[in-house]
Amino acid sequence: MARRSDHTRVEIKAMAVAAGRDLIRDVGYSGFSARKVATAIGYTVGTLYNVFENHDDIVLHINAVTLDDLLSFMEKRFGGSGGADVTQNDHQALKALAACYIDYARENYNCWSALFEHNLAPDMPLPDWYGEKIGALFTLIEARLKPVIGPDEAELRQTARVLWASIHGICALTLTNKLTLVGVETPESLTSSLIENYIAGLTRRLPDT
Amino acid sequence: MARRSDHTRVEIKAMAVAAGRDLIRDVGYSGFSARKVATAIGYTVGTLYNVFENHDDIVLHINAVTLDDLLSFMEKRFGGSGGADVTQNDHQALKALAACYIDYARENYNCWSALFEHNLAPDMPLPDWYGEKIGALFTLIEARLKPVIGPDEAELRQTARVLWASIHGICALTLTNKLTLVGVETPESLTSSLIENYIAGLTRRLPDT
DNA sequence: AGTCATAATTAAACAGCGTTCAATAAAATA
DNA sequence: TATTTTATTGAACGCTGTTTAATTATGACT
Repeated sequence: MARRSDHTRVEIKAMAVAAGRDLIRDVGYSGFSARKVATAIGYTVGTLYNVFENHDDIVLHINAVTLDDLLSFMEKRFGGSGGADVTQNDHQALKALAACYIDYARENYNCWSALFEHNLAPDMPLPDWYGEKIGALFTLIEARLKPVIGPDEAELRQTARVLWASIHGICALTLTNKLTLVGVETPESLTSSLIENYIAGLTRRLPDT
Repeated sequence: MARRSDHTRVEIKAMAVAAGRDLIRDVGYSGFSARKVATAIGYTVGTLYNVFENHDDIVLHINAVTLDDLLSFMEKRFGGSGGADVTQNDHQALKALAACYIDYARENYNCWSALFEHNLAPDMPLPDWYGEKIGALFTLIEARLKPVIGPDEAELRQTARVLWASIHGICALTLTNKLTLVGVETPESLTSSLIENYIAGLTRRLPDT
C-alpha cells in the first residue's frame, strides 16, 4: 500500500501538525495520541515515526504553531508602533497586553495549556528553533515596555521576563483553579494590580505622566 | 492470597501515598504509575482501585502531602511572628519568602512539578480538602504581607494571590527553561525585581521605612 | 523496457498504561 | 460449624509510545 509520492515528507509533517493541533483543541493534551493523528491524516503511526523523532518532537512542533498563533493574535492587537489604543496611558496599554494573553488562553484553552502540560525531560533542553519562538513573543513585550521604562537593553530584558512570567503565573493558576479565588478576583483584576504597582515601582523616581 | 487484615484501608492509603511520593521523587510524574505503587507496597493494582477512586485521586493525595511538606518547609523558616530574620526590612523578608519557595522547588523538583503537571479535567473542580491546603499556604503569605500593606482583608487576599502567582510563574517558567534566560537572570533576581517594585508600588504613598 | 537499489508505508509486535470484574480466599457473623 | 461479607487477586480490555521486518512504490541505470 505504500504511496511514496502522495505527499512529501514536509507535507506529511504539516498535515500531522495541523491534525494534531485540531485534536488537542478538541480533546485536550491528555486525549492526544500519535495514533489518532496518524489516522486523521490517513497514515499509520509508523509513518509518523518516520517523519518525527518521537512523541516529544510531534508535540513540540504542534506547540510551536500555537506559539506562532499566539504571537499573531497579539500582533493583531498590538503590532503597530502605537498599539491597540494610542490614547491610553502606559498602565492601560500593558493591562491590555495582559488581557490579550488571558483572552488567548481562554479562547484556546486546550492548545494554550498544552504549551505547559508538555515538558521535556529536565536534562533535555528546548531546541533552539523553539526558544526563538518564545523570544519573538518577548520581543513584542519589550517593544511595548520601552516607552514605559526606557531603552536600557538589560533592564528591558529583565523587566519583560518578570512581567510576563508573572502574568503567566496568574493566568495559569487562575484558569486551573489553583488560586482559591473568590468571585471578585479575576485574572484581569489580578494582572491589573500587578502591572499598576510593578510599573509604579519601576517608575517611582520619574514624574507622573 | 487475600490478606484482609494485614493493613487497614487507611494504612494502605498511607502506604500508597508514601510510596507514590517516593516514586515521583525518583522518576518524576511521567514515570509514575499505579502499578508501580502497588508493587512497591506489596499489593496489586486492584487493591489500589479498591481504596482510591481512580488515578487522579491517588495523585491528588500525593500532591496534598507535598503541599503539607511545602507548608512546613516554609513555616520552619517563617513560622514565628518575626520570621527568618526580624532585623531585615519588608522587601528583604518577602524576597526571602520567595527564595524559600524557589529553594523548595529546586530541592524537590519532581514532587513540586507534579503539583502542576497533574491537572483535573477542566470541569472537575479541585476537592475542598485540597483547596484548603492551598489556602493554608496563602494564610502564611498573608501573615507576612500584613506588616507591609496593612490589615485590610480584601487587599491582603488579592495582594497575596498576585504576588504568589507571580513568584510561581517566574519559578515555573525558569525551572522549565521557558523564559529564554541568559546567565545573569536567575529566579531569585527576577523575583527580587518583582517584589522590590510591586511592593514599592503598593506602598508608594507611605513614607519609606 | 527491464532491472535494481532506495525509500516509504504498513502490520504486527512489545511492554506498559488505567480501569474493571469474576473468582478466590480470608475474616466476621450466626 | 455454616454462612455471609469483604479484601485481594489475576486476567482481561482497549489504549499508549516505540521498534522492526516485510512489503511495495518509486527513481535511477542499463
